[in-house]
Amino acid sequence: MTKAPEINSCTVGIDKCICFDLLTQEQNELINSNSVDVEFSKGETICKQGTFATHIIYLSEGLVKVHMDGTQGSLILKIIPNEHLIALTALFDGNTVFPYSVSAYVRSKVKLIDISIFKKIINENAKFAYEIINTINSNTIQTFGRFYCLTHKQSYGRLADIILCLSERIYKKQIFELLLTRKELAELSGMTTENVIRMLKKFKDDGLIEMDGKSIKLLNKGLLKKISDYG
Amino acid sequence: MTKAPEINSCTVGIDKCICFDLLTQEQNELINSNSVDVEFSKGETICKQGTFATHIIYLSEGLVKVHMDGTQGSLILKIIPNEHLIALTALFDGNTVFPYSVSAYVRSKVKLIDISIFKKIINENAKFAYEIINTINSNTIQTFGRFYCLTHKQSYGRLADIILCLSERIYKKQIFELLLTRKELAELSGMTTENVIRMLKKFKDDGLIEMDGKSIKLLNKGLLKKISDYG
DNA sequence: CTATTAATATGATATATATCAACTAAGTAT
DNA sequence: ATACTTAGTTGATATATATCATATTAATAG
Repeated sequence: MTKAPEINSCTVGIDKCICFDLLTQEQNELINSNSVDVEFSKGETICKQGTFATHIIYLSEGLVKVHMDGTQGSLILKIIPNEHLIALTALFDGNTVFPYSVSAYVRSKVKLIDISIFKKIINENAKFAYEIINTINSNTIQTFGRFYCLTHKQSYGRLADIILCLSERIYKKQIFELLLTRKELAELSGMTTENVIRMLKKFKDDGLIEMDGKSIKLLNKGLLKKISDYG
Repeated sequence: MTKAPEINSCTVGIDKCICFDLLTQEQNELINSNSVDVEFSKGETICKQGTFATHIIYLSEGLVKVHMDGTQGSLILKIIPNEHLIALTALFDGNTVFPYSVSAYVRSKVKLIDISIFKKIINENAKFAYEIINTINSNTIQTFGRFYCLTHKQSYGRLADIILCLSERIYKKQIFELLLTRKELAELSGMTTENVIRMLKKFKDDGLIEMDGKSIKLLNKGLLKKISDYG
């Protein structure tokens, strides 16, 4: 029996991007000669919603958030770890501007690939195009999961969810040094900073996690999962 | 100056699907001989989340909702009118099952296209693949807009938004016969049925809309837009 | 045509979560 | 070292919205 896709609120799949392996040597060179490597420091905007989408972004190193900004504030669509393509959604003829912003959580290295070159190669190399479709869809499904969490779970569930995601998908450890502030954690789980603090304390008091400043250790993953599923 | 993408909570773009025009005659025939036309009546499930994704769905006629179901109930990701491809997100190798369900709001006609044939053609025809990427991305951006609305706007804003969307994108009229029940409208705008009723009444009392049973007429589109933007 | 179920409607109450205020601790700059 | 800003914390209060209860009306079935 195949399992239904997991609904969680975190990030893209764990799989690294493999699409570049499908290019011919010529296409690879074309990409390399039409892209630049740039470093961004913590907090910097890598691309800004509404500006012209002149390039596709590949995150070589770091951790970024993809967010949509509007009159009611900012919504984090997803967070993306290293070795992933980021602004693929901009790859859409009807739309010349980035539909969202990308900001660095930590110092990050990106490769900016000229979008017209990228489009050209897609139009020439169907296997590459297919892999891009795979990536886009995997991303989208993940974001839909986050969509579900943020609209249907209440705060404890959402927070449990984020903690699990960070542990399993980002840091890949049971104990990790949280490089996000409480405020960022709040933004990520869709609630206020004050409530994140209160709820983290509750989790600690209930023996679900151990906490010392920025360090978090999961003590009862099973129960956290349950809270995430039913909270 | 290019405008930033509009944030609204409704549905896919207005553009019809043109991807089939990019097929060779041979590929077109291949699709036709590997697809079936099926009719669904109001309320019926066209495809069910978690079941094997054996086909891509093209909606020839009707109106459907795409929704994700979980322990906390159902989330409508988008609503899709006729002449649009639906289950494209299933087109993803890591995932053999539908990531969401699709249900008919009204009697609908769909063409079910064998997914392996579809994948085969994508892998052969890069222009077609590119157009599919276009469609997927246009859909995704739209759904991100909905994501934003549902998480960041409060109820009046969300309801105003849905009413505007129905008028502008689905019915394309200022006055329309609402074929959704209050309950469905509630599900769509992410609130309870009771509140939809109360809020519609408020809109009516405030002279924003005219209402007679299922018929809705927009009287002050400008103010509705404002409520949607800032509510 | 009546019975039954579903849709619409309205008021009272409950509750999750935001907001506000105030205070401490920890960085950061002068 | 001292001022100053930002992050973390806690408690009191406000509020949007859900929940519950209960009619009323419309639709559907027997």
